[in-house]
Amino acid sequence: MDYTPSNIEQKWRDHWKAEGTYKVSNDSDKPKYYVLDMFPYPSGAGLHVGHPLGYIASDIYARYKRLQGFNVLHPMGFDAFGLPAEEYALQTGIHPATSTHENMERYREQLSALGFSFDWDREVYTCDPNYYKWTQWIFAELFEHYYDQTTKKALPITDLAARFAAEGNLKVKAANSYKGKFTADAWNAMDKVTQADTLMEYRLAYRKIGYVNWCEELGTVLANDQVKDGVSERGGYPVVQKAMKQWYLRITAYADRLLYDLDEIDWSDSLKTIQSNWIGRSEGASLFFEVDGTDEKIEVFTTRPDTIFGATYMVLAPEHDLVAKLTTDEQQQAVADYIAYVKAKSEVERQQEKEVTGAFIGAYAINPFTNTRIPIWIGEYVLKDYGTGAIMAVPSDDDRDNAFATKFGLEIIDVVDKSKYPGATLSDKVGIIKNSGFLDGMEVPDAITAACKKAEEMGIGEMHINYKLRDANFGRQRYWGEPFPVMYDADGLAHVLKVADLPLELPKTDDFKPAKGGRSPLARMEDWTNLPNGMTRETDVMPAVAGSSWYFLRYMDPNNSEAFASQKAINYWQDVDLYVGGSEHAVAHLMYARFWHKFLHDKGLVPTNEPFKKLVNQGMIQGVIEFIFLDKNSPKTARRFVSADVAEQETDGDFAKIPVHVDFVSNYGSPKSFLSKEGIEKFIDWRPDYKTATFETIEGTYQHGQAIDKFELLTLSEVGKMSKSKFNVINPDAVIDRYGTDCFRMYEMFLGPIEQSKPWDTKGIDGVSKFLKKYWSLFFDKNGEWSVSDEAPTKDELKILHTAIKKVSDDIERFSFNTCVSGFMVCTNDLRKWRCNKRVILKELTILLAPFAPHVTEEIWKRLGESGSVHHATYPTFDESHLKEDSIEYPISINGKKRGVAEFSSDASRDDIMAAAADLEIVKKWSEGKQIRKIIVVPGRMVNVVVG
RNA sequence: ACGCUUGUAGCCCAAUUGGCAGAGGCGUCCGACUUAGAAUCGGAAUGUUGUGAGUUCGAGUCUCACCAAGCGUACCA
Repeated sequence: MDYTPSNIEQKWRDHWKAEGTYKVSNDSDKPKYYVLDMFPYPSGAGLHVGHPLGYIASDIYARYKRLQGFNVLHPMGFDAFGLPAEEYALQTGIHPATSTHENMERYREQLSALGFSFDWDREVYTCDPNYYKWTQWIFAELFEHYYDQTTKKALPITDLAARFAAEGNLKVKAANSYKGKFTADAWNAMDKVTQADTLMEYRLAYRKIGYVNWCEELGTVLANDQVKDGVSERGGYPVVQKAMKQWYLRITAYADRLLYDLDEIDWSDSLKTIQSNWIGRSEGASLFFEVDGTDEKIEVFTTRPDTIFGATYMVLAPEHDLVAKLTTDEQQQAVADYIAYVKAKSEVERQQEKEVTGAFIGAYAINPFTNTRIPIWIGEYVLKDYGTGAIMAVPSDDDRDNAFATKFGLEIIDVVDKSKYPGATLSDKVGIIKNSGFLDGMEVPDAITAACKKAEEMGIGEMHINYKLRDANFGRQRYWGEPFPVMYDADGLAHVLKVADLPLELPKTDDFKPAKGGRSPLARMEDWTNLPNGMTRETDVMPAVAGSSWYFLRYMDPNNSEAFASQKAINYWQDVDLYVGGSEHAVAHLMYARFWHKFLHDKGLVPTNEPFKKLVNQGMIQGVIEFIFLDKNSPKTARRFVSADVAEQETDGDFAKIPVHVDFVSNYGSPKSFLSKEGIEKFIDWRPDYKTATFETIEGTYQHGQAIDKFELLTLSEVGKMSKSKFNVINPDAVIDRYGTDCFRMYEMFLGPIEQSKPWDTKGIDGVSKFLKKYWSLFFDKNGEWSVSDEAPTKDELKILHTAIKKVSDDIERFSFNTCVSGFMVCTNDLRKWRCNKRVILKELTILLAPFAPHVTEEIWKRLGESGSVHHATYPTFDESHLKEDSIEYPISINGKKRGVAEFSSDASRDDIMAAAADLEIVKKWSEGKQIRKIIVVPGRMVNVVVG
């Protein structure tokens, strides 16, 4: 009987679903294991062959752990809020809820066709009110807490208010954005609004003025990637930076813990590096400079307080609060012009700008160490959100300051002698200080310490640790997201909803366009916004990262209406043992999830400090983009396309690379890919504009309808992201139809190491398909009749099996799934050589293979007459004794070069072999006339004799 | 510009603590079966491990420099 996947795969999937084979209980005596995939955004395009890579790997691991006797939580859900559904709604009028639910249904179908062992009863999706009730609740809790830097944990904001009333904020060490100091009396004398505004600067969820990309013509706020070259991608209208009051999360409070706790978790070094770079901790000093002739002080952050004698001017970010206050009358116009120039640029554009720009504001500061007057400038190279938004500029020892000073003719004083350190760059922070009064002659690190100490004595500064990490904007002026559980009273003070009033459901509307003034569409819904008690609702919604910051906890207890998850469930499942997902989430999602988890941990609601113990980033499966060349100078009515080789020859030609749908291309992905005559006809059908075009190769020219035998227009193949816009999306359905799900799963694993990105190609899939057929044929005789023997296995057969058990188990443990597949191939090839059909052997092999090929193994399991599911069987135990050989052949090297071999008993000790080695013929021959200086023996491996 | 990752046969890739460079697959070639092809089975070939140095008895593996590709970050004071 032949192996026919279509006859068995759907049957078993239906069976598993009916039997609840993959249902997971929270009540179990077994040890727990939690395997999590990053849940997908259900996009309208559906799954392509790249998506399942990580899911297959995690499914194999989950099944492996289950067979080993763990109670495995392996859920799936959807990250269902987000911009694309809303954009789609704007174009088509289809409500985001409708399209999202349709897309989720399609995803569920596609995912189940891949045979995953998800417990779908635990599905969560972020746009479900029963889910986002708790997203809103966590936000409200963040609002109700501040971060205490003494105990290093979040505490209730009411405690802080009580402390302010008792002792002011002088002794309070807490994460905040409040600059001032006040006593208890001063606090108690404040009015209600001032007190509330002050507390706001301490809350973990808080409101402040932030900047957004505002497009007046479109009447909307745009994301950074919707802005190209300072204008909106759609329409090409101007985009400016607009200040708006928005919600922020104080993630910076957790910066230190987010950085240092990376040591606790098993993530790749590259991922840890990305996170730690993002957090960007830097040690330095915070220093105050007085502004000449005023009471104002400018605070700067510097990592080089040792160079302060070389600080010849200051630069403020154009948005700095003091700019308006300090600008002199003469400079008003110049400053206003410059700010207008800066504002007209998007954040992205501003960062790409290489030209040095700035303006003098007319005021002077006093360098506290030299007591000289130094001019104050504004310049866009100083960022409003980093440090204090102001710098002391030391043109001698900072490249950017140097460029600025050179352009505007500002003074440069050389303060570090680097002659002792040839080749050192400025970032090396080395040299001997000069021209710097009491610091002269010191090495840089000593001078940094000395300068800090002096600043502290003078009361003008102190040691300070600064982070690149910023409190990210948590508000979106959009529709398709979680509404904030926030109301404002008549004084404009924010109040969060109590848990009993949650969820605050997203109101239904068909009008998704943003409202006036850059506010969200919700602002237009006055019935919803204005409450009977006179309060008004917040109309922004949360970003997509909100719902994904805690979903892994919800899977533990997905239907709980009393809490985000019961303490019993959380204490049982603890944390995620293995998390698999793409590296595109290396920063935002993983940082926020860790932050929220730590906050919940501080509140005693989760037992672990980190949510994801081990993390594996799967690589991306790329697509090949196929291009043909369009002669830009050809007339619109007779477009001229040329093949890749013609375009290469015509070096003076002006060609546009036009991507063509990969379905039209022959030899897709190979260097000799081409469009045949049929391919060109398909292309013309697809792009009717080109009906009159000519297609030219070195050998001839083709035009639509022309009678020609053979025509090959070479295409250019480039590896790139698989994307709808590149017309290179490969859907798994066709592959599965042809080869079956088990084959597809194993082939994706076989492509290469899981963490590596690689282009999709089906060249090798026949090899995997052949393997499955061979595995199947082990159970059948020449005539295709079922034939399994109950005889005892031979020593050789046991050796083959146990080699495979060891190989596959070890490789699963280190996530090397590609080598597992080859291990299976070796095993079946070897068993076939012995014509092995022993039940004992084949049954164990079947269990071993079950995580990879769940359908065919289940079918065989049934045919073997076993009860229950193979996926609940017991994993085979490895027995070393089956691998043992009587003797081992050792390579004999002389001076590191292999010169022969010799056989030794596998029991022989290092000393035995060393003693015997000197007498070997080969050794005698090569050491003739020389002395044996050393014999190196690695038992079981090799012998090396050093002569000379 | 910096950081991280990768570079092994025509191609995809193995080689886990430094120990005989090759497990597996694709492709190629030869043979068997066959009228023929497909499928299947048996067999074979292929190397300066990106380049150059260093450490070592021994380097694909460790160190340094360089080259190439991929990813990430990017005026971070």
